[in-house]
Amino acid sequence: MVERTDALLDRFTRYLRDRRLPVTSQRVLVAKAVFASAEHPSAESLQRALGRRGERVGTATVYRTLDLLVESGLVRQHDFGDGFRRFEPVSGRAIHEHLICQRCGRVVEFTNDRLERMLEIIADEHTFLHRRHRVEVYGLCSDCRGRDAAALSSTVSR
Amino acid sequence: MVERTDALLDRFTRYLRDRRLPVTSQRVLVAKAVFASAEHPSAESLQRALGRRGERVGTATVYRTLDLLVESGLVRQHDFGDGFRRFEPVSGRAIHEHLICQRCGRVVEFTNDRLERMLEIIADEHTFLHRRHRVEVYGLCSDCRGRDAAALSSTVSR
DNA sequence: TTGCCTGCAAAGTATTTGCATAACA
DNA sequence: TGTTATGCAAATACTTTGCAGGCAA
Repeated sequence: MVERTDALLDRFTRYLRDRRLPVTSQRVLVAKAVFASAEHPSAESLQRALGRRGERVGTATVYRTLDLLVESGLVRQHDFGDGFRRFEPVSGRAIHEHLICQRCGRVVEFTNDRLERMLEIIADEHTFLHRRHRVEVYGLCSDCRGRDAAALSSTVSR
Repeated sequence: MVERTDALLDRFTRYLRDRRLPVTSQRVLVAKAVFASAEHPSAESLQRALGRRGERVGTATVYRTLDLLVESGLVRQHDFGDGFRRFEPVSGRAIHEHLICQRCGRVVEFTNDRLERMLEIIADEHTFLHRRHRVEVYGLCSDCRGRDAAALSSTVSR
């Protein structure tokens, strides 16, 4: 976990140095916060997480650093439709997509090679150069599914 | 084209009546505008389209009507990452996904049954109840791909 | 008539930008 | 020392909300 964070941080500082950009303490802090997060944090949640540890970083800086991280390819950007962006370190893991519970907001990841290949072929068939894609499945997770079924059986109609 | 619009409008007015909601002229205007659009209009483009025809509808009403249309299931909502929502009538067509050109913004639709089925199976494997999904492939359309290749060959490096 | 709708303007939310100051290389 | 970053606050862009007056059923 920590080694993954360190490795990614290393790649980020190298990315900055390569283009003569200063490696500031704020950039390192924000990068660390994203790399260490297991969830899919928002800009605000990252800033709050830092604040809780007594590390004060301005909002604009958080956003600007996240842009850099996305540009560097070390962080993926998502929009699950809650009105704000979410971020996620690429880490060494395979490309994966998301299942999103519309009830509790839980996000579960899944990988499927056949799916990935299929999308590249589809792009090709439409003379598109495939660069990236986004697959999101919305529904109910098992917990919420059970809760809904229970609520349903306690009522006669509707 | 017009018949499709009429059929959808009919379903929308029925939807409203079913829940005792007034069928106002503004609602009909907004609904017609969405149903008749071939593209993936935004709230603002719909309002402007109406304005051009001399039909003045308030911004809030446009948004409120679009919400109703989405709720009714007659309109699909998208977020292609340009900072605003886009809308699209479901019409009678099959479910389809989108290829989005990152250069010119062109959106091409495609359908693929195998893909649709695969996503339902994946949801099931993760004990999720599949409700809907979104698949977006980002890349370059053939036109922009050609333009990029031309630009590349006219320069030696970079 | 009654309840829901409409338009306006103000508020809200996430994100971006301008600018004086501060930190990195 | 010269860039480039930072933080603050103001600006932005889309969308939502509050409210007084106006229609649909």
